[in-house]
Amino acid sequence: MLSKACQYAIKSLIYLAKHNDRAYIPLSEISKNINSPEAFTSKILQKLVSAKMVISTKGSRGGFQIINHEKILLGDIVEAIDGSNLSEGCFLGLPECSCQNPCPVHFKYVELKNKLNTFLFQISIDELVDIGSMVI
Amino acid sequence: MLSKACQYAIKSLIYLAKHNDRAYIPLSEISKNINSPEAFTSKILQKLVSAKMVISTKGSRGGFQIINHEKILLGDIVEAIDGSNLSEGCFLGLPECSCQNPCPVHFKYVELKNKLNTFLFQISIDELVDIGSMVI
DNA sequence: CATAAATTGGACAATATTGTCCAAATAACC
DNA sequence: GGTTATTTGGACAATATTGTCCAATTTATG
Repeated sequence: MLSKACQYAIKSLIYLAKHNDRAYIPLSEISKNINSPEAFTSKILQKLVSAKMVISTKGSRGGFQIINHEKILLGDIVEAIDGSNLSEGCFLGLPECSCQNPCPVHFKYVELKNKLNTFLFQISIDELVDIGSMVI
Repeated sequence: MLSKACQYAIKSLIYLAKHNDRAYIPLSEISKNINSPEAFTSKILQKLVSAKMVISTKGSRGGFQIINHEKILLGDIVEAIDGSNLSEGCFLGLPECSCQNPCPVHFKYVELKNKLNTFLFQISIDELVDIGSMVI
């Protein structure tokens, strides 16, 4: 359902939020702990930096730090990484589909999209820090 | 959300169901009407044939015909085409995620997956034939 | 039986996503 | 000031998805 890139982004942010008491955290540590390819994760962190969810500094003792953890929602991350929001558009891909001119699944899909949007835009990274036995 | 292949598959099946009174319907007519690339749609129809949702005959007056329209659910189509069911697996891609060992979003995601499964496995092609002003 | 209209299947091409490598820039520290 | 530990950015590679082309086969029909 989610792209790999988004999964790595969310895991990175959870890891950063969990270790936010410490100073900058290097890429190598993040990717080791969330079990992701390092160079690819680097690209993803760059996107999170330009989305202002994360700040970074180069050099020794450099790395990444999450900012505004309480305000970062899953949906924001998906939009920042994929450029769209998972629940956008028609289920069948019809560009002209709308409530006025619905495709056959339009109204049932609208309901589903509402649930999806609730899921994506009510869960913040902050909330996830203490949940789950999973080691991230 | 859905792959292009699945979108073409569902549209093809809706088109076939709408014209099920007539005999075999050729690929050219289907792809023209659902506005899909013909050769690619051909591959997809082949998969629907091996999934026994559609029968086909070669040669003049040949084409495709949907069978058991009332029994074909959206989820079945997605499984036949993509080989998996959209709601499978962990949101974050963790293979060891489960209710016993949940990832941070596990329980909220389970709820969403239930809605998705309801959407996918309660809607049959049959139901969609008369719904929607959209021309398919 | 020849021709036309169709599916089938294999090989290939284009594009998107995922992933890797490396040089350059930068910051801390001895 | 040199060395080490980092991010950044660009080019490239691998894989998956989407899409195309064409020859072979099959069926109906005149």
